Amino acid sequence: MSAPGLRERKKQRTRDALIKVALELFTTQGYERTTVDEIAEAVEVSQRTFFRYFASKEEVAFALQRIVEEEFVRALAARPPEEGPFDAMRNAVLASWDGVGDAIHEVVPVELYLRNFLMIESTPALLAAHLRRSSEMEETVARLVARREGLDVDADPRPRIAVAAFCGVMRVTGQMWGKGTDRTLEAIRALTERYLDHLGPALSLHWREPGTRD
Amino acid sequence: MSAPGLRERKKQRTRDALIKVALELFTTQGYERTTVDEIAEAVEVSQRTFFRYFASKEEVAFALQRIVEEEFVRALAARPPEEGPFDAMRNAVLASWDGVGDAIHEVVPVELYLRNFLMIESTPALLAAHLRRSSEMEETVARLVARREGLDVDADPRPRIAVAAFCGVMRVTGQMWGKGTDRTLEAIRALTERYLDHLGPALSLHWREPGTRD
DNA sequence: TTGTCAATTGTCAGTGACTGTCACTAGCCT
DNA sequence: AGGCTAGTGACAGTCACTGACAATTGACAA
Repeated sequence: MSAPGLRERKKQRTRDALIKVALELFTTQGYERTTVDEIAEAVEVSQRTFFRYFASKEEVAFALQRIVEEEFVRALAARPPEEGPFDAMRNAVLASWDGVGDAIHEVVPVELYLRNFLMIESTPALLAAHLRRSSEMEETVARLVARREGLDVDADPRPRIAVAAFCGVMRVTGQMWGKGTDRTLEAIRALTERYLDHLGPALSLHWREPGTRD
Repeated sequence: MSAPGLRERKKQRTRDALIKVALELFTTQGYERTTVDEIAEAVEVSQRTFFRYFASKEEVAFALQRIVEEEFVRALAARPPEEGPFDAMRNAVLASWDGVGDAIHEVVPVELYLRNFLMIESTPALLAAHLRRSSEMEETVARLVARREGLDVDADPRPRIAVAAFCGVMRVTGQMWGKGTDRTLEAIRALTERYLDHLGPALSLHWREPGTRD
């Protein structure tokens, strides 16, 4: 268990190096302007080896994102069963924002993760991939929520519907965070809470009179 | 106005032929297994010419989708201002499903459009592109909704939030329609209504007891 | 009608992501 | 020590896409 062997350790080091170098290059020069050859050369492996570690150039850009997503799923699964689905998802997101630092920190500084996230949102090809990954995530989450509530996802559409609405708001949150000026973890945490609070009221018809302002 | 000239007509014919041939090949052999060279050859133009009509192989796969999206935006803009944002979006979707036949029919049979939609949903690369397109669409719709309600999208997050939730549900609808057996326009229309009815209740916490079944 | 202009197209060469193959090297295990 | 095998590099090939330039062909005026 504690002795991974030289071979394993070497692989892990290569993998981490590829991620680190790739993200560094992506965030400084831009994703499109960075070639796989360039990354491979910087780590001193062949291009072919890069593609043995990552199925595509895209995949390496999502290496950190994957960690965060897993963190969220773990957090959701850990929520007490008394919580309704919405509170559970909401609290899981907030909890995973808190835990993100530790989870990422072992590979790269958190700041690089945030820059990486901004890059994903602003690069069309990566945004597309991100959204597809998110939709796979939605499926996972819907199943989790259904299980919590003792429902069958394939017979009852409500879990998927609720999750879709929830994730839609989360996506807007990420977007708005990227557009803003306060690019800190605290900022995105605060936005998450604020936007989710708007979801219920936003469904009602009468926006003009009362209006939860801002 | 009525005389587009030989040059224009020729271009239009080439464009239509490329779309038709491409969709036919995509839906029979699959998107990935169809090369651009193959499409170009079938229409008897050079590969270079294909790329003068479509910026990418993906783009031609979304040619019909674009028409439908425009139809929806038109329908939404045409909704009476008394309708609340949700009713307006809901009715616009339903109306555009009704109008889709006419809009598409001029290029290809509707059945090909439906097959094409299924192909998009089941091809990872196209699904990703589809979701990105959808997110651009969300932005457009959010602005439209905000205008209807006399709000500023950049100051008030509610339009975007509402639209995100709505579009999330619409995406689930499309997905579930694809998984089902009744692949008709009527079926997707019915699903649209049913799923949207679930959105409000799905946000509340108590799913187990009352439960709008199915 | 004819000649000129400009739009459209084909050809060619090149880049970059990705894949299959095969020989080779280096940890691992007995 | 020596065989086994995972991991790697080198090489060739496919496919999407782009820039440059030359050839073609409608459009339109003289």
